[in-house]
Amino acid sequence: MELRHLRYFVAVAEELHFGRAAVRLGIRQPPLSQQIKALEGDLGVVLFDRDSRKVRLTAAGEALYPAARDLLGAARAAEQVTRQAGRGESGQLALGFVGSATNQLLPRALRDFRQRYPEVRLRLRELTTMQQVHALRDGGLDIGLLRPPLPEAEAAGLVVEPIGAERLVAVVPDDHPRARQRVVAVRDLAEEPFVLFPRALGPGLHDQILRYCADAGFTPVIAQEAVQMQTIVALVAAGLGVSLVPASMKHSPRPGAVFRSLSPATRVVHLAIAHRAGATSPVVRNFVAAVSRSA
Amino acid sequence: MELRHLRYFVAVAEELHFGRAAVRLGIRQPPLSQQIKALEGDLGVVLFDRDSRKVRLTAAGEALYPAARDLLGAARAAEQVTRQAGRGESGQLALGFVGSATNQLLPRALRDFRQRYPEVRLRLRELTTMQQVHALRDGGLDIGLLRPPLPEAEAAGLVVEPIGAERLVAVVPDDHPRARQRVVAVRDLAEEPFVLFPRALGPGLHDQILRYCADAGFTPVIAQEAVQMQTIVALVAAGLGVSLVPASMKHSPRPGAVFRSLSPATRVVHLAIAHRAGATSPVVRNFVAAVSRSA
DNA sequence: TAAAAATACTCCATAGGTATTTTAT
DNA sequence: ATAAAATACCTATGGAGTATTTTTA
Repeated sequence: MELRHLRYFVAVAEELHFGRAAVRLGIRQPPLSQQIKALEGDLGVVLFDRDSRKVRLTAAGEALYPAARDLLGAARAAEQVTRQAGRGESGQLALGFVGSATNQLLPRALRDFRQRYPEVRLRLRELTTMQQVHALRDGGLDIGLLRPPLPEAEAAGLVVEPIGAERLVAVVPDDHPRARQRVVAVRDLAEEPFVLFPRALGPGLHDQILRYCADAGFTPVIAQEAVQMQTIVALVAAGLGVSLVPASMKHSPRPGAVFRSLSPATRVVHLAIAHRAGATSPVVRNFVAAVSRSA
Repeated sequence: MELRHLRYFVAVAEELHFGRAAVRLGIRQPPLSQQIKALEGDLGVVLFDRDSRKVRLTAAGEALYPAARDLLGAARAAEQVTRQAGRGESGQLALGFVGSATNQLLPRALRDFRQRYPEVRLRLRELTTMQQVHALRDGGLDIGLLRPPLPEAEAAGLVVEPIGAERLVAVVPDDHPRARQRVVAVRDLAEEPFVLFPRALGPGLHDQILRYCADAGFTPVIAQEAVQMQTIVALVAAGLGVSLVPASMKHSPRPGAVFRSLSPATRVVHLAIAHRAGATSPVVRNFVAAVSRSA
C-alpha cells in the first residue's frame, strides 16, 4: 500500500464517481480504476460496490475512509514539520555564553532570534570559554559565545567567528585613591592585588590581560580568582583588589566598584561565536545570523 | 512522498548505515541511496549527514523520524481495520426480529455471533414482519428475522431464506374447558373469540392461520388485536379469547394461559432470515451463518 | 440507449539491479 | 588501504495514457 492508493481512494470515496475523482486527481479514469483495484487486491477486500450507475462504499471502505484521511493529513503534517526543521524554525539549540556577553549582545540577539523562530527551544548556560569549547566538541552545546583566541589544539573542528570587540577598563573599589581619576594609568595598579579568573577557563582574555600588564612593566599579583565576571566585580567592590574587565561590564554596575578607562589604551578584546565545523544545522545558522544582526 | 520513502527512511534512520538498511529492506544499497535522495529532494531538506564513515540524522531527519514511524504504524493499523471490516469482524449490524423468534433461535444465534465477532456493534429491534420488510428496503435494517411468505411486490430486492419451521399450537385460558384436553380440535374453537395480530403487520402467518381455520370450516371472529406475540398470550391468559401461535411460544409461558397441540396438525409455520439482495456485506453473511449454525 | 466502469493495449517513467567511482579515515 | 556512499548505466515493472467493451438502469 502506498499513499497514492490512499489519495485515490479518498477521492473516489468523496466523489462516489470514478470519472469525477479522476478529474480531481488530474489523471484519467482507467488508471484510477486500476489503482483502486490494486488497492483492493492488496488489502484483500472490496472497497466499493459499483454498478454502472452508482458507486457506494462497502463496510470495508467505510472503515478505511477515516483512517485514510487521517493518514494523508498526518503525512502532510510530517512534511511540514520536516521542512520547518530543515529551515531551522523548530527543534532546539543549546547555547553557551561567557558572563560578559550578557550585557548587550546576548539579550538583543535572543530577542531577535525568539521573535523569528518562536518554535525553537533554547537551552542557555553561562559557561567559561574553555567549558564551552569542550561542550561544543562533545555535542553538549551547539553554539558558544566566548573569548578568542582559542588554543590551536582545542579549536580544531570548530568554526570561530569574531562578532564584537571592546576595550578593557579598570575596576577599582570606589574608596580607592585611583577612583578619583577619570583615567587610570595601568602602571599605577602594579602594586595592587588583582582579582582575575583562572587562566584555564578563558586563556584568550587572561593572556591578553597579562600581556598588557607586562607591556606596562609589571606582572600582576593575583590575590583572588573568580569564575564569573560579575563575581570579579563584586570582589573588587568588597575591597579584595582591582581588576581589568571588558568595557561592556559597565552595564552591570555594582555599588562599591567603579569602572575607569585605562591608559595606555588596551588592545581590543574580542567576543566570538563558535560552533562545530562541518554540516551546520539550520538552527545554528539562524542563530549566527541573529547575532550578526545584533552586533 | 510515498510510504515507500518513509519505510526506507526509517530503516536508514534506525541502522544509520545505508548498506545494512538496504539488506533489512531486501533491496540493494544504490537504489536505497537514490530513494533517500529523492525524498530529500521532495522535502527540500537534507535528512542525513553522511560521510563515507558514518551516517547521522540532521535536525530535519530527527523531526521526520517519529512522524514517519507513526505514519507507518497508522498505515498498518488502517490495513488491519479495513481487512477486519472486510471479513465482517467489525462495524455494526441492525437486526430486526419478530417477537416469536426470541424464544430459541435468536438467543442462540446471538451468543454464537457475539462470541465470534465481539467487535460488531449490534442494534436489535423487535419488529413485525412488514415493519422489517420496509426497514430492510430503506436501509434502516440489515437483517430481518421474519415470517414468510412476503407479498411479491414487497419482497423484490430482498433475499429471504427459510431458517426454521414449527407448527402452530392453540393458546387457551387455563380455566377454559378445552384446557383439560391434551389435544384441541380446532373445530372446537370455532365459536371462541380470537386474539390475533393485525394482518398488515405479518400477512404470511396471519393468512396461514385464517386458511387453517377455513379448512376446518369456520372463520374466526377476531375479538382483539395485539402486535406482540407475548401480548397475545397475555390477553388469552386474561380471558379475552383464544389464539393460535407458533409452538416456540411455549418457551414463553404465562400463568393463566396453556398451550395445547392442535388437530388436525397444522402446516408448518416458517421463520426466515431476510436481507437486501445484491452485494452482501460480510457482517450480514457472518450473521446469516451464525443463524444457520443455530437453527 | 446512455452513462459509467472495466478491459485491452501501449508507452514511458522510474524503482531497482550491476558495475564502478568517489570520499574520508 | 578500506569501508561505505555516490554515481553511471541498464533493465523491467507498473503507472498512466488511448481506444474499446461491458454492464445495467
